[in-house]
Amino acid sequence: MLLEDDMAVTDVAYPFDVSLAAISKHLAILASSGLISQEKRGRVKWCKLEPDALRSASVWMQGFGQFEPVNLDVFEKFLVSELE
Amino acid sequence: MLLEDDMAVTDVAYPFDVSLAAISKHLAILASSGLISQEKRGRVKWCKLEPDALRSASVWMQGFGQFEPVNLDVFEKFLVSELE
DNA sequence: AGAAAACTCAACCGAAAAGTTAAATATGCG
DNA sequence: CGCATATTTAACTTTTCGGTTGAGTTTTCT
Repeated sequence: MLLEDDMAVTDVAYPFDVSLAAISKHLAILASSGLISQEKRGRVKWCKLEPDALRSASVWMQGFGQFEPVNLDVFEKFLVSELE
Repeated sequence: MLLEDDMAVTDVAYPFDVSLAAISKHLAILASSGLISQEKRGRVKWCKLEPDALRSASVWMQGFGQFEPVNLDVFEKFLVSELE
């Protein structure tokens, strides 16, 4: 399965063997958690991944269990170097 | 609440408003997931955080949503520089 | 206008998760 | 030994989760 930039709820549901309503619910939860964003244009609701939400979790995990707090500047440089 | 290096099951349970048995079960699950380690000395079972278990999740999150896969060598260098 | 498409809502269901209490198992101590 | 401490086990109850179905809303298409 390929993750498109923007997918309708129906598109996301297509490969799964569950009802559309189930996927709709699930996506609403993801949206309320900030992991995806949803924008309704016409009758279709477009869903987009929001990787930043995971990034902050990742940063938190980096800091977890360390005595010295993570240097966020260094971390951001790392991210920038990875993303470009 | 302060996270000590080593905590007995009772210590972990103290601030929570749930039974000791519940915490004991929960800690067993964390241990089986590798998120903590438990060592029994005498009648007390000492629990210690294992941040490495979170690291692989963190790495996965870094890669999530990026077009270019994460360069793990660079990521490891980042981690080493943070940890020393 | 009327039908189809895209989604959501509400009510419901079963299974898994997470909690409780009481008893059991070790270990440490005076 | 006998009692207190630390934790686990067992049986059970409650809550949450993830799903279903069918009806309802809004938008698009002809």
